[in-house]
Amino acid sequence: MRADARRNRERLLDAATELVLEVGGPPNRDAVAERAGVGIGTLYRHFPDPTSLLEAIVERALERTVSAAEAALATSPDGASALRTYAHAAVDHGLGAVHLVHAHVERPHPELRARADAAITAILERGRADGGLRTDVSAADIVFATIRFCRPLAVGLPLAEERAIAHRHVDTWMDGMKP
Amino acid sequence: MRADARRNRERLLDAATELVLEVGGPPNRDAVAERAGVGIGTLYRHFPDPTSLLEAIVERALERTVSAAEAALATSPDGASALRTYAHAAVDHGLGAVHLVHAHVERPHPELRARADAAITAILERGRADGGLRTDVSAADIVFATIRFCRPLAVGLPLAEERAIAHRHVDTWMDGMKP
DNA sequence: CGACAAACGGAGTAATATCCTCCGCTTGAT
DNA sequence: ATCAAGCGGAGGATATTACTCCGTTTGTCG
Repeated sequence: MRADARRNRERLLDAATELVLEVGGPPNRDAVAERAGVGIGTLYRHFPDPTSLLEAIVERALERTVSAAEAALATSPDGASALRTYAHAAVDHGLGAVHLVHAHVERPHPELRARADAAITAILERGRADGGLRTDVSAADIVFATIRFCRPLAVGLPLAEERAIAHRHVDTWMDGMKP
Repeated sequence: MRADARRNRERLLDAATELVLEVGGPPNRDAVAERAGVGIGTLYRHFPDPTSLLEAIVERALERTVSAAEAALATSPDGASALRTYAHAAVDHGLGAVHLVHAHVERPHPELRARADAAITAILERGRADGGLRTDVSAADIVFATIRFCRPLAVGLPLAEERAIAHRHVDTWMDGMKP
């Protein structure tokens, strides 16, 4: 793959993610190309059918989030701090991508979802063992909470502000996750 | 206003709210009429321009939520329980309406927003006075949190399940709202 | 109970938004 | 220096959504 092709692919994904956040749903493809600073033909070469672009957005965000969860598990001293690290990372990577899932992208990437479930389950178990997390929450609860944190509050709110508010909500939520 | 006209107006609002939740945005108007069991002409008679339907949805939800907040303030024994009552009511009334705000409905109903702010501020003050709520949250924080709870998690998730998950999140959040 | 105005229904057309192809030009790799 | 891989974007095809219109139905009130 030529260097300019790879660069344009990344630019398209960045632009599309921004626009998803702005319009609250699948973006207009002409707008994606314009935002990315490439021609519409380039978009169609990289993402020929309508769903492949959305799937790529979700895959990239999910991959980053899963990696963050695994890293949090490996480096955090206890379950609570691992969960906090994971949740903040999920906000950073998931804003603008997560709310395409199940609305416009079906059953995304089973192997990534399995890795996510495994990491979250391990984090909860660690927290149960060290007594730093309440024991009445399931991995599914964490997933749902994560989705909620990653949903934009209002179309038009700048990304930085969305992010800041979401991080504060994560902090409050973490206080409620302690026994 | 004739009785059937009033009835159809309510049905249209109910149907539109459901559809907003299902599609995650402004619904197709033909679909709204069909769901409500009325003709498309009836919809256009009640809501001639595209935004009036959305505004009516938001106004109704906001009105109900504000009333709930004021009632919670009047009847709850302390700030924390007032906040909890308000948040649960907001989920019940706001699901399917709140995420139209600022995306598709501009600056909704200043007088209702003012009443909401006043009620929330009073609830927080009560909580500060009786020591049942943490003091580092603002009324704006509560509004943002409320919006987040009212956003649908996934298109296609049944309303009952959306509601149940949201109520559980409110409970966890309330635990984090204590000092 | 009858008369009338208010309200209704929904087929069909207009308006709009979105998609996507195609081919001459440009650029990175070797 | 060569050339294949990649790019741009005007413009026609297609789907979607909006809305009007008028014959029919239904509440209301004397």
